[in-house]
Amino acid sequence: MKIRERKLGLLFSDIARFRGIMFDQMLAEDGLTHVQAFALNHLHNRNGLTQTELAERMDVGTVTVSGLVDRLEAKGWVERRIDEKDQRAKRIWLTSKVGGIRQKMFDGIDQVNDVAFEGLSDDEVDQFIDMLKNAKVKLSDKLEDMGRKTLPPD
Amino acid sequence: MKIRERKLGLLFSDIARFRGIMFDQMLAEDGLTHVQAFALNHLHNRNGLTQTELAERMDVGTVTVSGLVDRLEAKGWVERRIDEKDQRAKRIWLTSKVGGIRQKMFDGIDQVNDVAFEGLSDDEVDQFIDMLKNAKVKLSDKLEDMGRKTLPPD
DNA sequence: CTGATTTAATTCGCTTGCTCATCATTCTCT
DNA sequence: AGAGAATGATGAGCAAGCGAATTAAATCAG
Repeated sequence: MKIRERKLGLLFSDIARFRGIMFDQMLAEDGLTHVQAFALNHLHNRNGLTQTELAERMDVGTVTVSGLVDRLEAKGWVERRIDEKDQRAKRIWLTSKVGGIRQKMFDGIDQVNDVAFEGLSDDEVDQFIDMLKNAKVKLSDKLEDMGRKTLPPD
Repeated sequence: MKIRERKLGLLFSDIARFRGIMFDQMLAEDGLTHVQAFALNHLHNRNGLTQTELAERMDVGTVTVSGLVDRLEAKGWVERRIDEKDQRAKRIWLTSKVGGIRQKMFDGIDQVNDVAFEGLSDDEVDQFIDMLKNAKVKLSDKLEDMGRKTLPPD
């Protein structure tokens, strides 16, 4: 039976949106969206990333990061500073404002996950996540193939 | 082990985006996005839906549908006509332009699914989809709870 | 029947994504 | 050293989400 006949529709998209909405509601009082929170988390893991580096870690284009950092900077969560060695690059540094947010973020993630994976055994959760990661890798690879500019053969 | 420690990040969102990008590239020559294509498919299943009805079927707000129909109408895929019995409501009707697109959409969906589910057995695909549908339902229910305006208790 | 509430669609403003184009800087290669 | 290519960030414009507010029409309560 074709997978199509199971009427997936925009199932992945719906789940992503619902997770985002739920998370956003929990962080709304801090004026953070879930995407912004994830960006802060990446920076917490490694502060002072270049915008391009952050974009790679987030699997997103540099243009998107540009806007994202604009908004984070406007609200005082991060600060852009030009790299000393490469005047083109801007490195993003967390400000002191990012302090107690981290635990709150983790709590939020846990709550969203508890809902999304409710009713599954630990093993099932493991399988589920493996299949998701597999799907992402396969799609990512495929897009890279499709996107590669075909060089002139000589 | 907390699910959080498996570093899901924006996995659902990434998969949804990648699927969308892949699909969009295949429909680009027809000037359709994947969301627009899915809307047309809903209308194919039941032509003449009200915008609110379409929004419900797509699990999306009426505002989003409003813009979506604007774009579909501008490109001649659908036509808005006011409901006879309820002058507030507008029903959306497919135009004759929507003809050969359907098969192409199906091919596109199949190709995207082949990539996203590559390497999984039929049983695994079944489990995967069941877990996805479960996640969506659980999240949807939870959001409905959260969103319900707390009535005054008396 | 009239006034209040609900409903359908829209407008506005915001966020996050995309592509294509631009600008400045850096790197590479001869 | 200097020309050309590659790289980092951004701008403009579009699509698709969201919430809050608005308008017009329909329905409900009294």
